[in-house]
Amino acid sequence: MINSRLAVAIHILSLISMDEKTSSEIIADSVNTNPVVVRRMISLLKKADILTSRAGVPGASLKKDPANISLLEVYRAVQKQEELFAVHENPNPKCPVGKKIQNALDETFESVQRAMENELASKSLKDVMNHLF
Amino acid sequence: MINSRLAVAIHILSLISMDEKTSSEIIADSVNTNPVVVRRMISLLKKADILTSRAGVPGASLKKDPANISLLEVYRAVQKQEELFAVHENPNPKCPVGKKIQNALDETFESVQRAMENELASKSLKDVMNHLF
DNA sequence: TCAAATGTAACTATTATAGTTACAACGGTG
DNA sequence: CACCGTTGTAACTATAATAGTTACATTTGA
Repeated sequence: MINSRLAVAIHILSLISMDEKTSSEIIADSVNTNPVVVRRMISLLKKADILTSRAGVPGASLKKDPANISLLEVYRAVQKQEELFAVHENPNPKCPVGKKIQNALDETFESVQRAMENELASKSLKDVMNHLF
Repeated sequence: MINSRLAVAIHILSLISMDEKTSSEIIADSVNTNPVVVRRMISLLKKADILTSRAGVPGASLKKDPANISLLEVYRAVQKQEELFAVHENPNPKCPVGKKIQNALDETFESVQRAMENELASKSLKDVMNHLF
């Protein structure tokens, strides 16, 4: 299972899109987490050019319309790991299977990851928010 | 990132399909892990009706041709969690967003997961093994 | 009958993730 | 223009998932 960061990021972005003055404390209260966790997430979303925020000023502002923020860009903003599936480290190169398994899996997993990412790309923050009301 | 179980399971199944007498110790040596980890995985694959094995008898036997073993069934065999994405626990029900976010995300994440699973379903163990030679 | 293997429980180790504490820096408001 | 509330971030701790290990009862083929 993939971590809950995409879920939390979407929650944060939804609140901000409704009220750009929502502080990290209020957001944390809605998400049920710590304000620092929210601020860290906002920092990642900022690096990804999804929103802006300034020290000392409560809240944050989306840089784009929710309809133009795809879940894929949010996902990539908050996800360290590029790869969807982990592979096992150091398979035995003396075994013909161990020697080539990582390459074989890379090719296979890539298309699966692409399928998932295409679906994420097809959905926007607005699409999710439409389910909120 | 999803754990390495699918990768390890495919590695194990590849070795078994090439030689059904391969012991958990030899498999572990190729994967670079502990024989018990391999036996646990084999136990899961057995429960999923993908292979058979017997106490005291080295190796295991596939119950189907590699071309008829989809990566989705392997994935489901070794993966405890049904859900692809985690959601954050106990969002605040007093907040209109917190109250409905999980439902909204469930609907959204479901189609993404389905896209990934469809791609896994379209690939067989044999497809992966074709990359090994 | 016995050496070698599996099956599994119980424990430990490792790592990713999330949560927390602390505090410097910033800025709008009175 | 000082102050209070806020952000930004570092550093640390806690938690949980995963993998690795030890130990041993059970099975079986030679």
